[in-house]
Amino acid sequence: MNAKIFIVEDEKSIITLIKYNLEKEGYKVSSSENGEEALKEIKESAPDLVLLDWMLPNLSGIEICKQLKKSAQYKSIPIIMLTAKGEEEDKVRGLNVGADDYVTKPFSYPELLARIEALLRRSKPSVAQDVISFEDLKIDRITRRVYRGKKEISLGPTEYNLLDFFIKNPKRVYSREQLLENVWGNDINVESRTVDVHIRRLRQAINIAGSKELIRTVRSAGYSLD
Amino acid sequence: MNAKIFIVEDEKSIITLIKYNLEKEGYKVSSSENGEEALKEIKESAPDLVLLDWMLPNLSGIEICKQLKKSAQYKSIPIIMLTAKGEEEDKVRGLNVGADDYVTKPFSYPELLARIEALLRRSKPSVAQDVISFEDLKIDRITRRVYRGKKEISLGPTEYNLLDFFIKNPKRVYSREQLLENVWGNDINVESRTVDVHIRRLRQAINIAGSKELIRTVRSAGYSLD
DNA sequence: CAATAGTGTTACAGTTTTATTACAAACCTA
DNA sequence: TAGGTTTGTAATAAAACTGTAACACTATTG
Repeated sequence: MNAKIFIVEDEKSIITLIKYNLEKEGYKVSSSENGEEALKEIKESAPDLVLLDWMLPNLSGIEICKQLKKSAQYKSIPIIMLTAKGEEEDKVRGLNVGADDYVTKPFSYPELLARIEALLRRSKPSVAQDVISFEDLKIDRITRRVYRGKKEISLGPTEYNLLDFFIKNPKRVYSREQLLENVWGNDINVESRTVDVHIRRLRQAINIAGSKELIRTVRSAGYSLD
Repeated sequence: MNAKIFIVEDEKSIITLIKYNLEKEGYKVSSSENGEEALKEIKESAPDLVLLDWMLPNLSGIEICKQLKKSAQYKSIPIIMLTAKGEEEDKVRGLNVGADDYVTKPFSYPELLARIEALLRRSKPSVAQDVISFEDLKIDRITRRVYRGKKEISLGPTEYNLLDFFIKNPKRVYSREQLLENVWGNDINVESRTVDVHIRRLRQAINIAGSKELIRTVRSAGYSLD
């Protein structure tokens, strides 16, 4: 369901940063700091997209890119090259190694995300899904409307975000802290009991007369869409 | 039915950007980063319009343009030249070479789209829709008139553009930023709250006595024609 | 069963977001 | 260039949403 992204980058801090952010977005992220290993792991795990550092200790990024694009089986995996500023930028563009896009370090995270999403939308439309359903609940991200069965439901921003988050991983239980981090944002300072109130509001909104309860309370653990 | 557009441009990021936007518009988009390949592909795929970068690694844009305009078979394909700022002189030459229009980089997306549509309307009237309707709202791009039911409505330029943009993707929610980017142009510097005011003006204009509200406010997300 | 810990519910004050209005500057157009 | 339009902004009003605290309720445990 969610796209798998593989990062090849020798700077640990960058991996940590990107990984953390992308996982928050719902992507599954794997990584390698070593070029040779990376190629093997990519072939094994078949990610939906690869972020590839230009400069690598063993096998250079360009080499990995070439190898992948040479193989009929893997050449469809989109590759975004991470290049340092001023690092033979023109050369990178000139050499036709087959990368699908480039991002220059230092890059802004929104920019990276935008490019990732653009590529995924092209190559794997199912991951950037516009309409997601769970049971008889449907959420349309384009029109930003929510339906229970045929009936439209009106949600406030927070309840909408909450549901949007839940529906990405149905049945999974999230703690209040996880919900705060993923729905509110981890920098914000909000009481964890506040989650209860919004859960209540969401429940109230999506439970139309006589319909099944969709949000499960897991005592001392959290909530899930279930 | 939908027009096919071919982009020749060596900067991947520009291709990605234009392609993404044009596809959203309903166009079929192909591209090439290489001048020689491009010419071959254009002849093969017979697009309805070509976007041609002035500066290209191998075969220059001007050369491709010449070649196409020389051929009886292909000279009817409209060509828009993309020229970098400061290549003013080249513009004239571009036109002499037979390009049908030119756009200076960095260009605003609405401007590019407007020119594309203008050319397509001229060369292939069937592809660029002249009259679009949504519910009882009708917009005629040729006469630049707007109707609600039978009644004609008078709109200022910005309100007209806003409606014209909304009606292309009805029901879809756009953030203020997206509207600014697509209606005003992304280079311009305007407060995002200004959108509210123009939404209000548009609403006021199209809501004639006792008619349904057509513009939906989506709190913390934006607006949609709906 | 009583004590305790965890969750549900409610009301409300404060905050954020959107609507509306007025106005001066910029822009046309005759 | 005069006179009407159009534009963007800022100020204010109105509406919607949010977080908290207090209290009610339910499950768990010894």
